[in-house]
Amino acid sequence: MHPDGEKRSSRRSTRSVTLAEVAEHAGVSPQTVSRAIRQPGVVSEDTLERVQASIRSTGYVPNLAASNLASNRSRTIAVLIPAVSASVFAETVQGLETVLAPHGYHLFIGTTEYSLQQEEEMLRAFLGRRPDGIVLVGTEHTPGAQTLLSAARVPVVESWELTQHPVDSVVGFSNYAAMSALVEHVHSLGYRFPVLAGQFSGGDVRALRRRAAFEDGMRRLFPQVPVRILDSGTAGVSMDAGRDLFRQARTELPQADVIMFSSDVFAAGALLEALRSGTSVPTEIGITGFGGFDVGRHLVPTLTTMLVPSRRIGEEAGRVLLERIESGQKPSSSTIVDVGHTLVAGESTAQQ
Amino acid sequence: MHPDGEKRSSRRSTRSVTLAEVAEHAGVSPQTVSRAIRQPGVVSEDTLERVQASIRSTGYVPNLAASNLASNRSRTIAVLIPAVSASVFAETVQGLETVLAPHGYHLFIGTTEYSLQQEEEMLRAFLGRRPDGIVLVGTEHTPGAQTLLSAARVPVVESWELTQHPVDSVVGFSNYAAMSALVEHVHSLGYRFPVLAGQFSGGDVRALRRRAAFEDGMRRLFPQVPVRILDSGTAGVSMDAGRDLFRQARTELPQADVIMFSSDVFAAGALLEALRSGTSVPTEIGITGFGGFDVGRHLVPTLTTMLVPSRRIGEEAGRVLLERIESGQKPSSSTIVDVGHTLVAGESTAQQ
DNA sequence: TTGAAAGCGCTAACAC
DNA sequence: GTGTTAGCGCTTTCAA
Repeated sequence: MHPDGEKRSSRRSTRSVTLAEVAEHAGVSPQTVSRAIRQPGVVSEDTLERVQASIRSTGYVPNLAASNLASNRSRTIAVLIPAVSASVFAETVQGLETVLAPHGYHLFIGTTEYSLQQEEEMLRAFLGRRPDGIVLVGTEHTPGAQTLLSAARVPVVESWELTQHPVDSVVGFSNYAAMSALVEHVHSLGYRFPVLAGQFSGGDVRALRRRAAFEDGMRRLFPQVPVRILDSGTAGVSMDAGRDLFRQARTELPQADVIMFSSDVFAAGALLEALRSGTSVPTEIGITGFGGFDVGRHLVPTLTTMLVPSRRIGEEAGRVLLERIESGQKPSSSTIVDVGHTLVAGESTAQQ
Repeated sequence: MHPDGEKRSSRRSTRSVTLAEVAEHAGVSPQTVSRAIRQPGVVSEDTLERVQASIRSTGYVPNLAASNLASNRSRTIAVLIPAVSASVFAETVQGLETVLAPHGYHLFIGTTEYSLQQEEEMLRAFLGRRPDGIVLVGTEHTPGAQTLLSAARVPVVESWELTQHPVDSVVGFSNYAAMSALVEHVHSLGYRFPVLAGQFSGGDVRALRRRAAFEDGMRRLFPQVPVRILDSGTAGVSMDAGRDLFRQARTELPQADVIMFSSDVFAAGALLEALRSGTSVPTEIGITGFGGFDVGRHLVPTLTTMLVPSRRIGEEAGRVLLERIESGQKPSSSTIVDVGHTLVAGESTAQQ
């Protein structure tokens, strides 16, 4: 049937259809098939139809690794997040995908478990895929990672924090400003002894920023009050840990009239622990969270918290990437997008 | 310095270091560098050190696209899930990553939004990356997807459901059996009029299995009782929708003494709606969930539910893939892993 | 509008 | 243990 069908090399271990085979089938050159796929407008209607028919009948699926190698574009975005299952980051990933998938970009997801060292390692591994863009959480990275990022020569978007000097671009909000606003809110409600509870030794840099904001806010607005912070250690961010923190705060710091948690997950656990133990919120003690865990809105009482637009962070990051990739990715000016934060005054705090 | 440094083609648009450059730097052949990286044991210690030094000083990062093309292995796994932000699937992804990342496999994540049509499209797009394995949620796929899957000639793991005739392998549990067990539990508690509430028109095939189990269970155990089902339509799986379903059930089906929700998210919303509206659970009405949303454990009352090991599904799927990939992926026998399900008798139901 | 030639950066196969 | 040769399947460049 096909005269030179046997000249196939023995190296080919897959039996997948190649561009050349489609070309042969359609009676055109490989080049024409390639064009028919990528720039259908530039091929004559006649040829186009013939090629498309051949693609269908052969079941051709383009090999993107070959395309990548030849064109030096992978249509791939590397995404490094602390954890997939931490819900808030999952929202960001969803936002990224929503924006990028329609443009043919696929997402490589890697998790760093809040470790900068692991971030560097994953980054190194991912760079081998030659991604067209990189999304990171946070603005702090190891020196090694910094070097890798500049050497990669692709758009980089840092997220979930803000800085005046991003590696390239940054999409996020100021954890410091957000927490400051929350402290001010608590102050304006007339609370007299706020304490902070959360996880500050697990490597989460953004939690440390919030803690700094708490400390500064205390010194500024509650100068007479000692700054008290409860650290859950490395137990992880869970509702269980939140319940423990709540009990600990009630026992060790009975003077406190409001407990500010570094995360909504902790706060939700605390609120339910209060409910279970018969502690009335906000009458006996006030509770605030941080982050916008959906459950907070539904709890009884509803949770006072700082809402973070996690999904929008992903969407904006996707847009910034697209723009920089399409525009020939000049690393001239860095884009800084502040997605802001929203105070939600729930029922878990009240005017004193 | 380097005699033939100028023979570089103009096509090279990246300035990234290549294997050949490392080889030149180290004074060995490219092949030796390749071996030093992939099979360090087979290279002499002397050479190995020299090569490693060159890699470091040049900042070489292997181009995996080229490697993929030459070796016909991408060290890539395609993962298609209904949604990233639906938490349960995020756990599965985390499980996959935990098992696969240490072996050098990276994950491509795509979301289908519970649409089989979109699953097929994403699958087609992902196959261009020539993944070494594919993970899908569910055992139902479009005919087109089925064709693509067999043509791909790589291990495929379906998940979150069980079937005797998987495309290749399957890791999951029987949604039907799990829901049946829950109906039996409710029956054994002495409830007289269970109703089912959830979303059954959003394309979630597994929810339909659970509904079928409910219907069959009702006919078997509650033959006198009409089978009543509340469908939230296409509102999406949210706590808000759960609250609506709860109110609707109380109004339209006052005879019901237990509401069985198709998902823990709905049930959690319902439980909090009950709390807010002063309806006592389980005294006035019983509530059950499905899935193992972590919040259920902490609610007051705690939620009666069917726990699904979502993370373990990912881990097992990862193991099955690894085994099949390493073993030369003979599609001879299909592996079927039942991860089971666990009934959690919470406080939201009680002996009648 | 189409085709021919060359090469992207790596690895398989085979020699030495 | 190391090097040479010949591709993997595609796109770029240039010519027709």
